[in-house]
Amino acid sequence: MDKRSEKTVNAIYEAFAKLINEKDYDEITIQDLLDKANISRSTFYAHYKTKDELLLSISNHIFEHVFSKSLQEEKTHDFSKDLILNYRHLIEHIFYHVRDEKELFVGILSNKVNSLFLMEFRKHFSKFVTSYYANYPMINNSIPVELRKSLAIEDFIVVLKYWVKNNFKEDPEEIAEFYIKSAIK
Amino acid sequence: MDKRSEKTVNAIYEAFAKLINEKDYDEITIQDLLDKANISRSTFYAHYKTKDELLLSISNHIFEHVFSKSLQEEKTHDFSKDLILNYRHLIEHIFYHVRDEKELFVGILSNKVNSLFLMEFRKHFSKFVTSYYANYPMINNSIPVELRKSLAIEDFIVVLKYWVKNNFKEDPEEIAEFYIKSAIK
DNA sequence: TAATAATCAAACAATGTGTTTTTTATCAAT
DNA sequence: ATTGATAAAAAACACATTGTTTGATTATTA
Repeated sequence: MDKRSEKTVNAIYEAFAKLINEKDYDEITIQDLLDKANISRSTFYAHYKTKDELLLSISNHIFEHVFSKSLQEEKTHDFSKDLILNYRHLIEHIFYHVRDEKELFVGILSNKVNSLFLMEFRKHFSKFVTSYYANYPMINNSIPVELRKSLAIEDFIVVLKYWVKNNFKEDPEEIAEFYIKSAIK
Repeated sequence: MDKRSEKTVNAIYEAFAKLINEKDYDEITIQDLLDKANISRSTFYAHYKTKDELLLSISNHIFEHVFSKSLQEEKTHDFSKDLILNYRHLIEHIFYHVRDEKELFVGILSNKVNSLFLMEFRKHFSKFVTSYYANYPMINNSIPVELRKSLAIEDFIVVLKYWVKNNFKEDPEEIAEFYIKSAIK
């Protein structure tokens, strides 16, 4: 990748991170980004077609970090044995990585409009939930699996938001414990 | 209220209901509303300052229906006795009213951007959750009450979305059962 | 160094928002 | 039924933002 492109993309990412901690996503204009990143209009559009495309790019860039190691270990995560224990480790892992990306998580999750970001998050996270429930013993539970999965995903986001709102007060282990206790049944 | 105003407001509400079932909230322009409602630009702005203000107005109009009777019965809903049973009735009640407002719930909840609507919904629903947990015996549960409340609210929305997505396949009693079973601990 | 690729600056059309003004129609109260 | 008040319509407007295009300039790669 061309050094100039790299520099531009970084500038845009950083500008976005600052702006999303200042104002609502909706209220951020392309012009705001250009000013903060100190680039020209045509340069921005050489990289991204829309603001949403930028957000998706940033989201997936984050999620590479947050889910990468966890994903790599997915094969070694043998959910068929020691189901809860392995799942707990995975969840702890994710919370650790989330904390590394504080600035963006705080900015985006404190935001009014975060649907695109959360849509991407759900996509990534649902893989784990699916493979978890593929091994979960479905005893005496009349709730449809699809609904249970949605609940498991959404509950994670709730716990995540709680953590962010409380300024990462709890340790990743502790917050993972909250999630496991409340969402996994 | 002036008959002319009433007519206009109804026309705008109906136009919105149709449009939200056609396209994303973001993509709906004021012009779309004017065309569909057959009113003039200045008329719209005489009633609402922004599109968001319209959405809030519509949301609260719906929630009056959905929560009204439930709210009226709030005092008679003695959560201190027969906690679960009373709560179940309340939840069933709400689901019944939601079904009466099908068109808007389908349109808005199938939508990518529904944060404003859901924010209002949370506001209304959290009252019940709060008074529920005010009476709930807090035994052997290390999860913070605030987090538990958020989970209870968000889980309701998950179940609601599930119901909407499945075209209201289940009866209100059945879907309420799903909610109680999965969210109340 | 020469070819390539990215940036910049500036101007532009297109779209949407929100305001204003004037004229016309409807309503509510007497 | 008349009248005074209120709402709607129509049209034009300033303004902000988006996304595109141009040509000149600068940095990079090989």
